[in-house]
Amino acid sequence: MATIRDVAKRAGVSVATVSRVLNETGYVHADTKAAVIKAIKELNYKPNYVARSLYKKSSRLIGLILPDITNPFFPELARAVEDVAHQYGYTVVLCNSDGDLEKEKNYLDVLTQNHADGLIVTTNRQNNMNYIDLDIPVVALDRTLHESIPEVRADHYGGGKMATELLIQRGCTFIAHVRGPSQLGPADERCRGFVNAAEQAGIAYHIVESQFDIPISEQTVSELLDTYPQIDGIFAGNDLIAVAAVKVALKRGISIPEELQVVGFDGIPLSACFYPAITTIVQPIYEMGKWATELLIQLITKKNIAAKTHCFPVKLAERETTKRMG
Amino acid sequence: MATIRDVAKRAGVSVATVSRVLNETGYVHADTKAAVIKAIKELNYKPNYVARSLYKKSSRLIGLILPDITNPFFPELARAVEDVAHQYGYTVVLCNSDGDLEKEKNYLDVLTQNHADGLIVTTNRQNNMNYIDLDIPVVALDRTLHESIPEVRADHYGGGKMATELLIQRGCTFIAHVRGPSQLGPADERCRGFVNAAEQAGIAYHIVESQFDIPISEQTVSELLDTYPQIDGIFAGNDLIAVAAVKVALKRGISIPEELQVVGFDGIPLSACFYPAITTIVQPIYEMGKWATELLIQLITKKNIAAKTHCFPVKLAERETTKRMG
DNA sequence: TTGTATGCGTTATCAA
DNA sequence: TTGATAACGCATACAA
Repeated sequence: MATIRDVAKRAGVSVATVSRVLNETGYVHADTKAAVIKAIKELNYKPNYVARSLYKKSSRLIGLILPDITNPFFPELARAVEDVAHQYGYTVVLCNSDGDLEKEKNYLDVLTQNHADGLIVTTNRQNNMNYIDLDIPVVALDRTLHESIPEVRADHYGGGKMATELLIQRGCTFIAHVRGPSQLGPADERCRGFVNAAEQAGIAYHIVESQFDIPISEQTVSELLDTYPQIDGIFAGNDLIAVAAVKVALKRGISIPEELQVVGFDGIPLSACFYPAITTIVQPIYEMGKWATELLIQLITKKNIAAKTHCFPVKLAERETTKRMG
Repeated sequence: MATIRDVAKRAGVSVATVSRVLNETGYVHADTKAAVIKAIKELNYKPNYVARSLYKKSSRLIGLILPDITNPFFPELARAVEDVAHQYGYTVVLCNSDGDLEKEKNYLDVLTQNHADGLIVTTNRQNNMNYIDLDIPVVALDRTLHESIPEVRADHYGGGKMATELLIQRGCTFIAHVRGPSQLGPADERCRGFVNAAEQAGIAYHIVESQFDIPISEQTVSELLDTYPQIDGIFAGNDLIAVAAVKVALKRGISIPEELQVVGFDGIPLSACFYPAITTIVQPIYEMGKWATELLIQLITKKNIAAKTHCFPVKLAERETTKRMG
């Protein structure tokens, strides 16, 4: 590996001059510049980012902390983050925290000690003290970390309402919400949206709690349908729960959407390729990841900007688990 | 941020001594050691990994280059790589190359300039010169890069045979293989396995090429069934193609598995949660990622070990798109 | 317009 | 058993 010193020697100049042409800082004569560039080419010189980081106290590394890349919600988010980061010359470090505070703390240390320039966090715990006073910018994605930390999120409440209203409008008479885990912000808000819409319409409803997991939700839905066979509409807390609901119904010979209508949430790829394709409330996942990363990079570069929380609208994707009208 | 110098000052020793207790290298008196540790605690000192990397010319960074984390095959692989890396104190940099050689080269530069210690590559091109002579170890995952680069892969040929033999054994009389793109090693081998098994059984068969993509494959399968309505068994090049095949058949009112049996490949989560659940040839994805990472770390630490290619056996997961016997 | 010298925070060599 | 000090490769004051 050639160093800046090798280049300087070969070009017959000092390292300072080489550095100047490298960073386009300060004056340098056209001829010397050409000589330096020639030497760089000949030696195939590439600056050592580690040395640069040491001096600059900035590594152009961004940490992406998420619970589990294996969860189908996250790959698209990760892709967006990585795309934007790379575009701005940043590099993404992948961290699967499993929502484990200890593990998170550990990643945080590694990231800090590597002088990461910023963090995008999608974690499960609220009021997570790990992230305040961190002296690098942090953006919370799809989660609330702390009031001091800007968030990029979707309108879960509005989405919950929208889903519920669709079920009602499509003629359901007894609707259920199989909600995600309590204490998870988005699950709570979706539930609130459901309740609000149901109350407002004066429709009979029931709520049951599950996990964002297909097998567990199959069990939950199964019990739900045993207890309330009159249910003709389900708003699932997310697409995984929706898939579980559809499978359970189909296995019981309940026809979808004729006898039971189902609406999911998230708009993960699975929802579209499932058969029947699942009607769902789509979050603009890629856009959210993109926005979060752009915001983070702004925070990194011009520390003075006001970091504002941003809420994305959601969109209904009507597919085959609800009745098509008209 | 406290530095080693601050610690030294506070403990009343030299930086060399602090370094010694930090790295447990060289002798240091129990009392001084205690004093140093006390100072470290008090200052909440954390070593600066960037400085360490500069001196050691090793950053404990591992690059993971894959086409697209959004492709459902990769999250589990990425998870495995990250788990193992983290366990050994390495940090994973995520790179989506889209199979674009230019982009890959770019990532490679960034990684190299950051002194990454090794690379795990899952790319599409064979004989990719980007990776030879790279002076850091590289492991190819699920792909062949170059004869000089160790691979971790699954037995695609055997799996193709296995899938085909299952269809035959389950009573199919005219089978088709909707294969993945030619020039993609695994797709070729699965196809060879198909041909071999079909020839050996003397069964009527047909092969058509598609992409590892659901919408495109729906089109392909649709045309296939138009042309050869007598097909009663399909070996899909991967699970995405299998999903497409099942959907097309179901939409046409062809019952599965009674009239048409389908076998996929890969064992991605989607295959199991689809309804009907898809019979498939399961690759041990997590295990492969784990093995590749452990191999890479061995290559990083003891450069002298012989880097050997490793082929994992695949396993049949019989589910609902083939006829259950007895 | 260019060069010298210093520091970024470590580790490791050599003396003491 | 410990301490001074020279690297690691780069960027930047400051001089020239």
